[in-house]
Amino acid sequence: MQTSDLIKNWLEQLQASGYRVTEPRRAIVELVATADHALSPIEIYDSGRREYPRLGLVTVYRTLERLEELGLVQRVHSPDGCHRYLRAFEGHQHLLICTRCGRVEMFAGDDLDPLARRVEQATGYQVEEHWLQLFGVCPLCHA
Amino acid sequence: MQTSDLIKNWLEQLQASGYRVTEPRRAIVELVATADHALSPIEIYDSGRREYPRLGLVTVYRTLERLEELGLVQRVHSPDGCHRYLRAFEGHQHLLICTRCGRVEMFAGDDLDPLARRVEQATGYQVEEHWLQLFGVCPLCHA
DNA sequence: CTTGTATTGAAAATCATTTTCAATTAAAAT
DNA sequence: ATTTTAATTGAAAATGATTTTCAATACAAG
Ligand SMILES: [Mn+2]
Ligand SMILES: [Mn+2]
Ligand SMILES: [Zn+2]
Ligand SMILES: [Zn+2]
Repeated sequence: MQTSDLIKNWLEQLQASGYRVTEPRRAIVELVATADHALSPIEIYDSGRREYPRLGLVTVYRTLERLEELGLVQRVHSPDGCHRYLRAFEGHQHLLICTRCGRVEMFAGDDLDPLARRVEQATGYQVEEHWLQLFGVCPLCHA
Repeated sequence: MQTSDLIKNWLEQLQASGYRVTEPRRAIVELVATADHALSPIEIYDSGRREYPRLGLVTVYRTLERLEELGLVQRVHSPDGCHRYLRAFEGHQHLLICTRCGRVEMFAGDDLDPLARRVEQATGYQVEEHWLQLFGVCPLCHA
């Protein structure tokens, strides 16, 4: 899908879910849908204001909340506790984050189900969710 | 090891590393070394003040920093971004956290190396670290 | 175009964490 | 035991991320 189509698609999904398509939301969606790395709310705010100067940081937070609800973006947890937001990809995916530049790659194919089942057996817990992130250095940062 | 020995051991390790053994540190170590679930700084502060009423929250943060440096406690990352602290166990361990009551279990035996190597091949990244947490409901919370 | 309501953003509030700094205290040196 | 000295402490203020409040605004339905 073209990025322009992706943007249009996200806006349609917002509308189809009963939300309104507004200028600030347009600016935020444009940024997040086309970004190649995970963005922090402040980054989105700063870049977004170039497109739509009256944008408020509160609206950034609120819009990201909506987009997360709709499964269009996913939260990236940083070791320091802050959050970044990234376009959600299809299927079951996890993240590989460059500790130098913040670039993010997705990967699939982890099969944690056997592990989860073994842990359930051992502990009596009912495992509901798992959280897996890899950290490393991207090829571009090897120089 | 008995819990009293564990406490003594931690205090000795602090001293051996050139740190002083103080009343506030004693109170914090007592709590964290014997806790059965991950504690937040505020929880440690509140409980700690019963033992040593002049305890300051700043000291809780600073002491946890020291204990983490020494490898005695480990940080637990919550979905909301806040941190809790838990006695560090031996060897390569991961966490299973009860989403209801906060109880924490450790588990070992994940073999993520094949996955990490496959992802390295696919992306060109050099994987340095992984971060795995399971979330679920503990047996006691099934009622 | 009018209307009703979702949405917005400025400002203030909240919450976790860090910094500053003068007073205190543990432990090494007398 | 007393002195000395640097590490440690905690109150208060600063910081940074996120949330709440609320009156003004703008989308989209009619
Ligand atoms: Mn997975
Ligand atoms: Mn592991
Ligand atoms: Zn990089
Ligand atoms: Zn539980």
